[in-house]
Amino acid sequence: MAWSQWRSLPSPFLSLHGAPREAHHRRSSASSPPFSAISAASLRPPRHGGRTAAVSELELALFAFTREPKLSPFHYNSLIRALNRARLPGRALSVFVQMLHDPSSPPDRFTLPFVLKSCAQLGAIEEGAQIHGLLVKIHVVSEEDVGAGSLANALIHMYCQCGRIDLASELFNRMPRRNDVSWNSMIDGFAKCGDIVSARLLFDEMPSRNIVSWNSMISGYVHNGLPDEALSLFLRSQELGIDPDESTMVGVISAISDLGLLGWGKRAHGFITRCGFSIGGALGVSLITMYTRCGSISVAHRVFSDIPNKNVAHWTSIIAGYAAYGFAEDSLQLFSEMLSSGVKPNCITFTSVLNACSHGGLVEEGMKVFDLMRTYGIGPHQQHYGCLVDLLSRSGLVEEALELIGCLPGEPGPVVWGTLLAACRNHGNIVIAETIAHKLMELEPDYGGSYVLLSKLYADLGRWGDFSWTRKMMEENGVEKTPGFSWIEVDGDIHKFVMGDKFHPKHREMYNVLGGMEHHLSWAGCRFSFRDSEQ
DNA sequence: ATAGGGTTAG
Repeated sequence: MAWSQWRSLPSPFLSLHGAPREAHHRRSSASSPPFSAISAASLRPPRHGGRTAAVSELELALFAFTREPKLSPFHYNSLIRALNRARLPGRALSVFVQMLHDPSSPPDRFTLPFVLKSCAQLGAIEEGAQIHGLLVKIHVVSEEDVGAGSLANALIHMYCQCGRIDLASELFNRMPRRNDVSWNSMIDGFAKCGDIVSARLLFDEMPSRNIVSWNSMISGYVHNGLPDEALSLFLRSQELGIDPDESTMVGVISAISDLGLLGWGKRAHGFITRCGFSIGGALGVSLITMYTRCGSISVAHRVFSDIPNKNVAHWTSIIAGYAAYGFAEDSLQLFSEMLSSGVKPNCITFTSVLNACSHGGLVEEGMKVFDLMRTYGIGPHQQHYGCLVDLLSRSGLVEEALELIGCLPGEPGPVVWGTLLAACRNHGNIVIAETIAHKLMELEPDYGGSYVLLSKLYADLGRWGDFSWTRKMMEENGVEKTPGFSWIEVDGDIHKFVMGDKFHPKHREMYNVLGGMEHHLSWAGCRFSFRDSEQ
C-alpha cells in the first residue's frame, strides 16, 4: 500500500529524461515494506552520526583506557575504533603509535583494519601505504597470496579514499576471493573519483548485490550530478522488491532535492514515515534541505522542530535554509538558540550564518559573527574570508572588500574574484570589474562565467563595442557557456524554461505576472529586471 | 571491512 501510492502517480520526469516508464503491475501492494522496516530500524544500534552514541562509546573506551593499569590490545583497539567513529582519526593514529611503543601490547589481527580506516578518513596515503608494506613484509598480503579478507578490503577502501583508484583496482583485480564488501568499496571508489560509468559496470557485473551496493550506486549518481539516474535506479530496486533503509532514502531525498520536485519529495517523505524510519540523523538533514530547495521553508521548519535531539547538521541546514530565503534575522535567531541549547557550531555553521548576513545586508552582525569564530576555536578558513568578501562587496563596500583580499593569507580563488565581479556589476563599478574580469580570464580561461559577467556589465552600460569584444574572446578561446534552465513540477507535470522563452502555452500570462512584480519592485526602489540585458 | 546529511558565486 505504502509504495504503490507513490509510484502509481504519473512520472513525466522519467520520460523527460529518456528513462523507460515504470511498469505498474509487477509488485503487488501487499508486499510493501513498512512492517519489516520498522522492526529492522528499531533493532539497529544508533549510527555514529548520532551524537549521543558516539560520545558514550568514546567515553567508555577512554574510561577503560585511563583506569586499566595493564593495557591489552583490546583496550587499544576499542579506543582506536571509538575515535574513528567520533571522527577523530588523527587522535586514533596517535593511539596506534602509542601502541607500537608498548611492548606488552602488540597489534593483533583486529588492529590494522581500524588503523587503515583512520588513514582513509585522514586521506593519509603515506601512512596507509606503510601499513600495506608491513603486511606484504609479514606475508599477510603477498604477490602469490593476496589477502582476501577484511584487511584487503580495508586497504582497498583506504586507497579509494586517498584518491588512488588505480592502486585500489590493482589490489581488487589480484584478490583470489572477493566478497560483497570488496565490490562495494570499488563501486564507491569509482563513484567518488567521478568515474560513474566504471562504478555502474562493477555494479552490473558483481555476483550478488546487497543494500549497500544499491545505496552506493544511488548516492554515487547524486554526487556526480545525475539525480534522475539515481531515482531511476531506486525505482528499479523497488521493482525487484528490495527493502530500502535510511541510507537509501537519504540518497533518494538528495536526488529529489537536486531536481527540485516538491511533489515527489512529499510522497517520499510520506513513504519514509510509513516505513518508520528515524529522521534523527542524516535523513532529517536531507529532508530539511529538500523542503528548503523545493520552495517550502515552512515545512522545512516543521521537520526541524520534530527532530528530538538536534545535532549541529540539523541546525546548520535550517539556518542555511532561512539564509537562502533572505530571512537573515531568523537565521541569526536560530543561531543564538543553537548556541544556548549547547550544540557547538562548526566551520560549516559559520559559513551559513555569514551567508545569511551577507544576503540580508547585515554587515555589522556579520563582522561580529566572524569574530565569534575565534572564541569557538574555528578557522577562519578560506571560505569564511570568501563570505566576508561577499558581505562587504554585496552591500557596496567594494573597495573595502578589495582591501580585505589584499590581506588574505593565501591566493584568492576564482570563487572570491567571481563574487567581487558580480557585486561590481550590481553596483555599476566598471573600473574594478574590468580589472577583476581580466584577472579571472587569465586565471581560468576556460571558465565561461567571467566572460558572461563582464559582457553583461558592458551591456548594462550600453557599451556594445566592448560587449561584442568579450563575445569574440569567448569564441577565440573556445569557451562555451551552456545557458541555464529551470523547471517546476505542478500537479505531476514538469514545466521547463530557458531565459526569455515563449514555448509555454501560458507564457503571456506568466510574463504579465513578472511585469507586475517588476513594477512593484521598482516602485519600492529596487533596480532589478527579470529580463536579461541581452534580450 | 563497504553506503548516507549541513556551506560560499552566478
